[in-house]
Amino acid sequence: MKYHRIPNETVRRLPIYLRGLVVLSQQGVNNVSSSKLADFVNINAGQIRKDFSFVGDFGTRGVGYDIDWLTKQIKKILRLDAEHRAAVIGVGNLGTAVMAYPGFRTYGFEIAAAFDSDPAKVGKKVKNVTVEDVSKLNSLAKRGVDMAIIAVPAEAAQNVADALVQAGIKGILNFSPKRITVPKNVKVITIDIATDLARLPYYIPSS
Amino acid sequence: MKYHRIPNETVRRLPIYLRGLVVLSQQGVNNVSSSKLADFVNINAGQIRKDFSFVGDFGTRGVGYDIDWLTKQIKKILRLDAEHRAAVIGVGNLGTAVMAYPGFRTYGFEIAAAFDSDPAKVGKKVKNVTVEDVSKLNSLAKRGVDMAIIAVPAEAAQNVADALVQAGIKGILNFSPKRITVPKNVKVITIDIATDLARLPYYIPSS
DNA sequence: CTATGTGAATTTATTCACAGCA
DNA sequence: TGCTGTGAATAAATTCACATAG
Repeated sequence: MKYHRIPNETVRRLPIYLRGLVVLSQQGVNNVSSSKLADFVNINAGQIRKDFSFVGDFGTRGVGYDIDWLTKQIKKILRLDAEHRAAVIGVGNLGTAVMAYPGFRTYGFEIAAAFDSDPAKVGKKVKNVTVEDVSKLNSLAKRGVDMAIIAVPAEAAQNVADALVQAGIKGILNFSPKRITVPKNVKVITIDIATDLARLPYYIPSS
Repeated sequence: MKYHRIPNETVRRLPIYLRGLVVLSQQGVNNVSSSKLADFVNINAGQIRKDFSFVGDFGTRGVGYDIDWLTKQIKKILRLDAEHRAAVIGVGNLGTAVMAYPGFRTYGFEIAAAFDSDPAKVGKKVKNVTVEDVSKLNSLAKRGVDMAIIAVPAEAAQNVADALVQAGIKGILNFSPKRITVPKNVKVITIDIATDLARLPYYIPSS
């Protein structure tokens, strides 16, 4: 294998492969070819091999990939080999949905803390986590929490982001449509539900 | 303006511009330059002009863009000039969050129906919409609903998708991590929360 | 003189096709 | 022989820089 910069698009796909591999493994399969995996995750086989070629030599020619080994390698690249703790800020419907989301376990995430500004929610337990007041956000780094999920109304998003940066959080998953500004050593990934819905009609053939 | 195929990435950004324009308009501004808008939406000015150049001549050299006019044009391109009705399938936390989401109004969407398979939820009102049984999905097209949002557990996603296709739905926003298969005249946009969170550690500098 | 619109250059990503290893 | 790994070719998207219109 030669040195390669890992393309962003490849990083985006690696978690998809990872989930596919976990599911296959649960089905008792322990070896898979790029074209089998391709069927499974709906990404073409050449693309999969190319993606893997950026990060290592994982397969055996004529045979395919050992699922356990490949899983381990991808986790290492994505830094998912260690457990990660995340905090959810904003325990409304969306925040609660995120806390209940079963899909995180695959990647070794634990929702370790939850915060809200509503006194009626503070102190209550949601999915086994006691909701704390947003003013308590500092302390997160000390507790081994390195990522946060912002699920507050748009108006509050920047303030929450500022507090998170202050608290030493280095990765933010942002559900608010508001652009949030952070220092460049902090990574923000935004999920903007409304804009995704908004481009759907464009692709719907006019009736 | 010359003929151009509209790049997918441009279609992805148009709703972002649109929201920025709506906010600016609410602030009483009625003209904006590409660089002003750039600051506002955090996409560089050249990119914005290039994107617009694919879809029309909207600006005035030396002056900028008329916000009302530009808003109208973008809406037309995205087919957001007509109201769209959407149905939410799965009224759990995520489905409820989607129904309560204020961001859709900007784009002229109305959540006009909600479905769940849980008899305890059927008949209840959620955000002014009465929850119906999933078996009632056929009827959607007749009610002018052309889009659906899948917020059910992964195992149920494909069945729901099949029923939606049967019901004449042409656009699906899918929150389930399961790949869903539909005829190619139906557009699916997937929001995969776990994979987005999963690539965050990659970008976090190792501590 | 300002800010658009757009070719041209560049960068990034995908697809192709096949050499080479088990 | 079967499937990987990867250069080379192609396609897609972004950035640059400037001629041009108001």
